[in-house]
Amino acid sequence: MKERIREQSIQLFAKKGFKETSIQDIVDALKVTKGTFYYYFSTKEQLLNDIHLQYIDDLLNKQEDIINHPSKNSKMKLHEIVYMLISDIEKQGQSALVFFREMRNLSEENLKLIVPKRDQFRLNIQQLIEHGIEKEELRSDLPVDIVTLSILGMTNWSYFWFDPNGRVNDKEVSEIFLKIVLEGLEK
Amino acid sequence: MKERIREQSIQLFAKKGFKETSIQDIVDALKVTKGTFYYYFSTKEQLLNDIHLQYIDDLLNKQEDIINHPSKNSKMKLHEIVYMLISDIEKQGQSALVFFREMRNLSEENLKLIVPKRDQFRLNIQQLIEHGIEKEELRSDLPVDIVTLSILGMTNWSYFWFDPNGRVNDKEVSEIFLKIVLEGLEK
Amino acid sequence: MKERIREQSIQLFAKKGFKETSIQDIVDALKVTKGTFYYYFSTKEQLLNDIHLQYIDDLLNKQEDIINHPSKNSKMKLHEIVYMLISDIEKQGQSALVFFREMRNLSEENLKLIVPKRDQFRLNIQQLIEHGIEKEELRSDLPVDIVTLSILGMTNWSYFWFDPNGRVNDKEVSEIFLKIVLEGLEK
Amino acid sequence: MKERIREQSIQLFAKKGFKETSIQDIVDALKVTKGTFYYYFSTKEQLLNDIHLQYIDDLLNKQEDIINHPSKNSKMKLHEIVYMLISDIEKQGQSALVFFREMRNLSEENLKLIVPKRDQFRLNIQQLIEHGIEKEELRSDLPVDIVTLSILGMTNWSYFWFDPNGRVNDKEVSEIFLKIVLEGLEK
DNA sequence: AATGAATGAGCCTTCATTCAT
DNA sequence: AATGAATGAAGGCTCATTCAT
Repeated sequence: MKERIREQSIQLFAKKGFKETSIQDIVDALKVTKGTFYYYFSTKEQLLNDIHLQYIDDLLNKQEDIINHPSKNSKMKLHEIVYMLISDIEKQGQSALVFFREMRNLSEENLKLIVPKRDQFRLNIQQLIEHGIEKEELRSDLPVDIVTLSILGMTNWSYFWFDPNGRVNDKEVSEIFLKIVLEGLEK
Repeated sequence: MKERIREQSIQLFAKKGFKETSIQDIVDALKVTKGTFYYYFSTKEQLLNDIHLQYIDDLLNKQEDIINHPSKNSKMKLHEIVYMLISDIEKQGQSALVFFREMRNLSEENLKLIVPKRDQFRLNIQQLIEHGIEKEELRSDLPVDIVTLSILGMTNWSYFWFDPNGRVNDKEVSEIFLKIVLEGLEK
Repeated sequence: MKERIREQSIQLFAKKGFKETSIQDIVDALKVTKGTFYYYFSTKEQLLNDIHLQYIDDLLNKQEDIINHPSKNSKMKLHEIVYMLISDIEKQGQSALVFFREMRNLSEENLKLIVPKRDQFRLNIQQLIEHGIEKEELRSDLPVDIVTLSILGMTNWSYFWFDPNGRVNDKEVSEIFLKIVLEGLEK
Repeated sequence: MKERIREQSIQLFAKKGFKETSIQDIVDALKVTKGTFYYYFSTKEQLLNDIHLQYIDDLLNKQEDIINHPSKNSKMKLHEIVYMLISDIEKQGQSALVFFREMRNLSEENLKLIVPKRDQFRLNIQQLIEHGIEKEELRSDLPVDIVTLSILGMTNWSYFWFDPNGRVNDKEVSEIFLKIVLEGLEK
């Protein structure tokens, strides 16, 4: 039941927003009552925190699996992370939407746990790029942090427009992204 | 007073969110009373709509000024648009934040006016790139719409992290963005 | 202007109710501003009181004109009063509606002036009937006050349904009423 | 609790009017809180609608019981309906007051259900009179609809003045009404 | 585990009224 | 005579949360 509440809430938060979704909305959708909700979650924010943690933990795990792979170079790993992010939209894009959009509804307390993980995800990419520079796979004349943020901008923004059933699929989008970022648009 | 309410509201909406900001918060900050608010705005959503319109109209104007300039090529114009967006963060970054984040709080009715303008901004960039391809300034083997969205992702996402007083200034950030996008990261 | 405000208010009060009509509604309909309203009336209730007084005074005047006529008998005078009430609906039925329906919005203070006049109107009819009984025009075995109230019920209620442009006109309605009251329905 | 809210509201609506009675007034009188009110009724109008429906349904039921009685003539049935209405004042006169006075506070939507029932009640009386005319119990030279409305005027108006504890009781008032209507006042 | 009645704080909005000009 | 900005109290309604069962 706890899992069902979490899933349903992600759908509703993604569609209507955290504040705009009432506990009543959630329990109505599950055909249970408010008491049930409060049996599993102490507050509404607690639920949001749960969703955030689950999402970022899962993402970090997947990222580390990719990074720790021994026999691949940095460019390949970067490619895989971008693909992982884009392909994730189909499976749990709504979690991502909630993650990006509703973080401000968490208390200071809860943010202390989430923000470092979010930063970790970014820093992992940054290290990957630094590694690529060391190995002379990538150019060295640009500030790595800004480069990282530009790549994350591309991918994160796609949560707002990417349509898994659209003309261009997840694999193609991540390849286009990589081509732009690695090769550039200039002729 | 109408302008003061708008300004103050942008600050608060950016900081706390639209739903999370009460009319009381707004009028308290201005040391007036709720009646005053409703003398100038018929509803809270009306105010949000005002803010959206003002922002996107201003943006479209600036963009068209750049695009209509006769003696510059597509790459230069693209550079100027990106710089315009980044440098804007300092002056009205909070408007942008509100624009991106709170659009879902507008009614169908109001969205009908805003969404086409937002799309127009994107399509203008897309046409610029198509122009650059025709003139053989830019490579032609990537889908232009996705390319456009990737650039917008980069720039729009910077609203969440760019600090005008940080280590790297607006001019530098936009140059880095352009280098990545045009030249690529590969060595 | 004072008169225009009064007229417009009667229309609006009749249509939407006293509480449901705002000062703004009134001044909007007259294309003036709220300041103007408060130049002529000190409060909203003051206006309502004015309307009540004007209506009941006018009614009492008309009634006394009829009653004081020397050469008519009680039945004829009763007939004329009933006709006066019904035909009034066309000219100032909305005032009557407001009078009956909105009296509860007057303060104790103001009621002290209105209620005695309303009672006077009823007592005048009662005396007329008593006169008719004395003159042996009317039967004497029924309590005069109840009889009076039953006639007033008939006429007052017609404010809710009588349509001056309907199948049966004011003259006919008052004749029917008199026939029922005087002759009865029995065959 | 739902029933208690309904009862208390009828008292207050009758005394002060629908618009003039706040939810706060209602819950204060019951020593509960506003939340409780909205647990049972979705809006204030919903409550008013409930009250209307309950009243008119009850009235229609009673009326039909009388009309469907096999062994009585039209005059007797008319008498019983009038008596039913007057005697009802003691038990639920306040409901009647609310019914007559506050109908305009219902939305179009809700009126669609109420108005036909109110009309049905009138038409049932009208048919009763038509029946009486056919059976030659009643005179046939007056328009039946106006006659019906005049009788309803008498009875309905009594809600504004009839005092169950007054000099004349419900039985007597209804007998007086019937005598006037059937026999007339003329000597 | 789950229900459902009840709470209370807070929200958006309305509106009669005031007052300087 | 009339305006228009501003007030402040009150109203209808929402909703996260509590708690006895």
